[in-house]
Amino acid sequence: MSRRQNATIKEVAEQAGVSQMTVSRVLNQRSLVKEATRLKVEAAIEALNYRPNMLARGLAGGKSMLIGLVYYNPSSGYLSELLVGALKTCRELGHHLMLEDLSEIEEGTDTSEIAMRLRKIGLDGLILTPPLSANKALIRLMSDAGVRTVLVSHEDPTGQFSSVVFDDTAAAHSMTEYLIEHGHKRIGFITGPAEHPSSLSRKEGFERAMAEHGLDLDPGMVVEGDFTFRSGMELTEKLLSASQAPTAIFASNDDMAAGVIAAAHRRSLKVPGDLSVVGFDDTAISAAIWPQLTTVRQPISEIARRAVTLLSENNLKKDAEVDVKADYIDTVDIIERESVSDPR
Amino acid sequence: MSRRQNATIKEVAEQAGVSQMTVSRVLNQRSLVKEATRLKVEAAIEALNYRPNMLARGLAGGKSMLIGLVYYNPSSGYLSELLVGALKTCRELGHHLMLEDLSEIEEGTDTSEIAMRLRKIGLDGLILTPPLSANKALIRLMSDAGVRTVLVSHEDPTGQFSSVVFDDTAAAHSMTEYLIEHGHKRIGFITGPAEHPSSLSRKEGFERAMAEHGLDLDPGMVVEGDFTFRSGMELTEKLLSASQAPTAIFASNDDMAAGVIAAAHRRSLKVPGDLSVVGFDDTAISAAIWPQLTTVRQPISEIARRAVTLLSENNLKKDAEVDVKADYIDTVDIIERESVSDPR
DNA sequence: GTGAAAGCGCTAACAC
DNA sequence: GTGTTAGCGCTTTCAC
Repeated sequence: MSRRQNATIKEVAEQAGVSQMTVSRVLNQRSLVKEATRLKVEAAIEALNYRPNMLARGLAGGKSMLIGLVYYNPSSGYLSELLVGALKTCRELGHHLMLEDLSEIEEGTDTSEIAMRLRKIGLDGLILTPPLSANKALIRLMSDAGVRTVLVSHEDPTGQFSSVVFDDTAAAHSMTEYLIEHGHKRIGFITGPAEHPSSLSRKEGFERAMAEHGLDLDPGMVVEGDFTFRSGMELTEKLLSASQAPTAIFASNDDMAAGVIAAAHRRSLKVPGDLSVVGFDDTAISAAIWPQLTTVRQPISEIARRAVTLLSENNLKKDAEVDVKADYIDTVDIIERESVSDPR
Repeated sequence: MSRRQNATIKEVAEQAGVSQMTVSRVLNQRSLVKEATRLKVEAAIEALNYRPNMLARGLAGGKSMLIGLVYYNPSSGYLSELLVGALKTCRELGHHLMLEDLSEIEEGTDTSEIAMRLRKIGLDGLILTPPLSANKALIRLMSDAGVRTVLVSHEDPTGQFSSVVFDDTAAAHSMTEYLIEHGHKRIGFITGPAEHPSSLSRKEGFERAMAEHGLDLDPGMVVEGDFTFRSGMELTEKLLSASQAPTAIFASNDDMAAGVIAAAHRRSLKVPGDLSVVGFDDTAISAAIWPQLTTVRQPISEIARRAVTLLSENNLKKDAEVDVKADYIDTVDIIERESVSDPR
């Protein structure tokens, strides 16, 4: 079954008694092929267990891209979903993925050095994930270098690059309403770090929902975390030490929500009995911990799929023809698990 | 800078005033090229910002493989490290990676159906990760189908396939000694699930170290988990409820260790003051939680690298010439963080 | 609808 | 050391 000894299009053509071209047409279902011919070809494909060779296809077609996926300190749950989505889409579309891990980069490295490194590789396209997708200097440099780029989770303020944007505001809004419906009135909110564009959106969604329901928004109930478990833990201490403690805490990602639960337990509080906790993203950790976390789903692997697709669509176009668009994902799914109940 | 409008080897050859072949030789540093010629070629490459086309290379060389990476319910920390390692190595070696996620497979699906699905894809090589790498029926089927396969974390009992094996026993042994050196005598151990081959090895390492140091091994201090956070939590309850509670708990992976810490906190125990906790793997979670986890490092991405390399080495060989070997990784690194202290 | 010829960018094999 | 000739497996272009 190995590819090495595998059938080529030529053999399929011979077996079916047609030309290579016809086989190719059947494969790509482009122009019309007579039903009878198609059947013959399909039979030959089946008989020979033929699989088209991706490399030859890419080379001949001339549309295969080398796509760079750039990340900086993502949570492993985020990264693995992202990779799975990107990899599958690249395969379907005949592209190739190259990872660029910027996490180890020294503090204070010049953005232009990063850009240089990215350019050196000779990529046909680039996917920038947060917080890099919010780095204006980097975006400008890639744009100057003429590197086709797609931004994840943040729109390009300069309007040159396309982006795939999840509606963080709507998601946070829904989740807040979910908590309110459960009877919570005093809700603590842990934001993400300021350099992540989505942090602000999530906070806005939360605040808007609170305001719409006429609920008081004590400024002390909104604290800034950095998306780590640890910060979730530490900030929960702070939130719970307030003169009037919250009955629920909404963390801007799952890792921090896990930290919230840990901190609550350390204080001998029951979750959700004494404190309801919700997260954001629906990454692997949310189902792994105890109690399992109620959270909003961010379809990370779908986002990766769309980013690759956007790049692919503009691949053969000239720079002037490239259409820049923001691909919005606005389906909001609240994944109900075990970390929410009505307040005491 | 885009590949599309980029220089080809032909242009480089013209610019340097040599033949394509010479450029190719410089690129692949195979046979000897005169210093002066090499310099000329390198200058041309630099001037044109030339990048070799991977597709063309793979096609012409005829040694590019499509490698399938098969997994079943891995922790996301494990999966992301695995993907990063495999992806980078594939790129270097000019291979292509295809993911096959078997997690969603229905309980009780016939192994032969899985094998069929794997064969259909037309892979040139397969990497089986645990617990699939311990599935004898699957191994036999892939072997019957003639699919070149490498097993991760488990040797092939039939001796037909190569494997990359981390020395779990030695690692667990070292970690146990580390705990003993800290003065712990009563240590609880949480194993992995029985279907994971490494579970037994890790337990053996633990038991051997205990025995070597003349320490009592209360059978009640060894319990079986399933690698999830939740099982770590639940089993800790059990361990701590024993008439004589342990002063330290060694969990067979980091997720469970995180669960141990959570359970300890729930009981208002301080870690490491009241209970020392250690994990296994050094996945992302170990540095994310609080207190940060002391753990043994399993070089997952190096393991993936070696698995891809093994496949690659045997790529062009005939079946008879393939050399089967177990690639042992026996460097043991204990990553000291914050979850261990001397017992009270 | 279908086929023949050319060539994508590179490397293998052999010549010189 | 270096150049020449083929050809990897497919798609494109343009015939028919």
